Amino acid sequence: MSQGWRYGDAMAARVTLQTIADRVGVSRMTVSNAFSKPDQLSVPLRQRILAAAQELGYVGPDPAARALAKGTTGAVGVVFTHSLRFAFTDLVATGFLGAIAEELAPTGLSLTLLTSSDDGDIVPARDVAMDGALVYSCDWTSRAVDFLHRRRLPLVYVDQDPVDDIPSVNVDDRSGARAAARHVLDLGHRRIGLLLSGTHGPYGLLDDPGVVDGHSSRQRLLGWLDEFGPAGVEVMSARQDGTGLEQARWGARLLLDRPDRPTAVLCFSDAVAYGVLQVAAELGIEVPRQLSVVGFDDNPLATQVRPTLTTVRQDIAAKGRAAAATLTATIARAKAGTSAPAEHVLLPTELVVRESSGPVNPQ
Amino acid sequence: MSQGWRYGDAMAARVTLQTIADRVGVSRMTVSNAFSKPDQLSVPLRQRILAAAQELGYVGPDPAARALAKGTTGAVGVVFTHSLRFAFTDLVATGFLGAIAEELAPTGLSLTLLTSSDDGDIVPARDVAMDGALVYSCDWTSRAVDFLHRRRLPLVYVDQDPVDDIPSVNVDDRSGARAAARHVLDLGHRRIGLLLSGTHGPYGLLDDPGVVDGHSSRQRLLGWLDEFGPAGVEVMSARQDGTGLEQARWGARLLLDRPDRPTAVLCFSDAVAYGVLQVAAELGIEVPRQLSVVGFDDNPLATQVRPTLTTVRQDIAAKGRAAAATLTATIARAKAGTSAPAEHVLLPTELVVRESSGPVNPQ
DNA sequence: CAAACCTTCTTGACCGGTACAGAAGACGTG
DNA sequence: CACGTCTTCTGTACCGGTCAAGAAGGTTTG
Repeated sequence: MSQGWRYGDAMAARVTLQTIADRVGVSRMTVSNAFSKPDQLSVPLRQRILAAAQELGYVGPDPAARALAKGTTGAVGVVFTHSLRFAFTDLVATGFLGAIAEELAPTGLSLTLLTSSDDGDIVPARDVAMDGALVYSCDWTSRAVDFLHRRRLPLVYVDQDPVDDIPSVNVDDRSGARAAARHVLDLGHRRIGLLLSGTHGPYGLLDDPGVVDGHSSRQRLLGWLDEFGPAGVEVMSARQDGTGLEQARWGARLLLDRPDRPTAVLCFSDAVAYGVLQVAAELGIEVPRQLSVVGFDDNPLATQVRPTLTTVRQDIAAKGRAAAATLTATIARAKAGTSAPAEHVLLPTELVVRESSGPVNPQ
Repeated sequence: MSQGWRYGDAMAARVTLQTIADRVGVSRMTVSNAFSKPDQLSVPLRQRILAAAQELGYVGPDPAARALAKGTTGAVGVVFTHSLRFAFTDLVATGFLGAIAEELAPTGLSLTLLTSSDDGDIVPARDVAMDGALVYSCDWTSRAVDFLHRRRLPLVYVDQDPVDDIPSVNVDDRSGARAAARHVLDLGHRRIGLLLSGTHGPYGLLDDPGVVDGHSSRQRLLGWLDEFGPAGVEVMSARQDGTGLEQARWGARLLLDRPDRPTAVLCFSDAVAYGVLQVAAELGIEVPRQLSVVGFDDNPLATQVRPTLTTVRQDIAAKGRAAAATLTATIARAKAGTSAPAEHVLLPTELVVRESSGPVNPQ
């Protein structure tokens, strides 16, 4: 266990490669090699050097210095628009990050979480050292993302409008949303509510889907409209101002607490759908007899609530793995100086029918 | 929005402070000040420098170089024994990390997640640049933690045996466990099962509580035994080999699927208790009529399951905030060179009685 | 009017490593 | 024995910044 180090002598002269070199009587470079390129020197000498290092309390090359000299830090960033709290609260986000962490582990890369905040003294996207970054579901007007680009960092976009030069990983939100829409149409629903989440923006979103921010939100909405437009059904929408449960409930109430309420509600996410189920229960509306509810994501929540949620599955773990793999590949390519056309991964979605949806008005 | 950068010219000569200095016709230092110490130069000159920087596509001082020169990185680490997947799966861990992230946000510090793995080429705890680290619920035999110490990094121990020189944040696990134990004693239970979780180790843990790894596990077990020892009750224990739900179920079955099964089970965590509830239901054992179950943590899960869980609450968000605050304070102190006695925070716990516990054998 | 002071900018050293070319010795070879 | 080749180690030039002390000029002050 821990010994050889002590506290209270914080002011002790720092031990560097040179300290050890002097002690052993070799050049600084040889000591460096003893740590970083073991095959570049004889075994006995290396032993002596390592022993001296141990004795002097030297742990290994200073990471910051090494980062500067090698141009490599051993860490990659993940950038969110949302506050980081979200990264640990939302089940979809945690699933995603967990998969990334798992995929990254064998590479030895560490994961640094960044917000896209750019007020304040330190702007992480500009001031934190990293080898590359995942841009996850970010507001694309964000200055933080712009910093990342200008730093010429290897980037991968996830749940983000693809850009030609930047590798991206997305799920086929639009097809998934279409499948959900067809599902309720097939069940006979003709008065349909749509419930999005987002951080801000006007409400008449059906007039201009482009105004919805967030790539996924936009694509899912477009998918719904792909089907509903031609079918000529009556569509009503609400949009809550935030991603919390409270916001979802607020939106749900807007949609359900009225005489001409929809017979089916499509939700941007399972988390939102959960809010709808709660509100429906409170209003005494039976699901699925009087109301069909369809979520999105196939969040673990979807099978925990009653009735279980009909939803559109995306393989969030696969998304995380793909994102991590693409990023490491992009970093490797940048390091090697080779350039290849950016890869754009599109993962499939799949409608999962459970208990929360059913035919309209059954006797 | 993004413009001014392009891809494909990755090999373009790097723009550094010197490039800009030459362009504007000032010294490198002045350019540095333009970015890092705006009040050290005249406003018009600063404007010219910033304009030139913009034009040349210079984003700001290189983080790695700055880190070396200033001795500050702008990131702090969190070290786990468990795989990082755990950090995103376990509700207690995510709550903790979320609170840390929130507390850290205004300071501008980024959060780097590290595993304590020390095989492989890169050993994060040794090779990643950071200003300090939180050691969270780590196996104390871990070499990673030893590296952190030898690097003289400011550290804070969380859910870890306190060490004199190292600031720590803990919850009063032992008192909490005692309260839980008293609770079931008061309800008349005399045949009691204990269910721990852990990563490895022998099973006869009642003979030697010290062998239980994990500070919290150990303290909770000790708290239970504090009460049960003197009361002379019959105690049976099981210990699952891991932290997943499957392991919890396995341990629960060991305890419940036998004729002399306990009338009450105390669990190391709510996650474990959840497994017990499942197994009890499968075996047709009614909770709380035939079996009382007590969890620990007051995980959100505790109020979602039926019956709701009697448990010992710890304020996980407060723990996260305290940990982050203590760490930033410790870092500040280290930077200032001042030394003060290490602070040891102990947060309270509180028994929360809900539906899963009741008197033994009621008619 | 000279001494004391700002403000603004420059100079040189240093942070702690790594890359790369080359020197010195050991070894096989024709 | 001269020569090419390895292996092992050294010297020097970076990596891209920041720090601390000082110089140059303009202002206040006694």
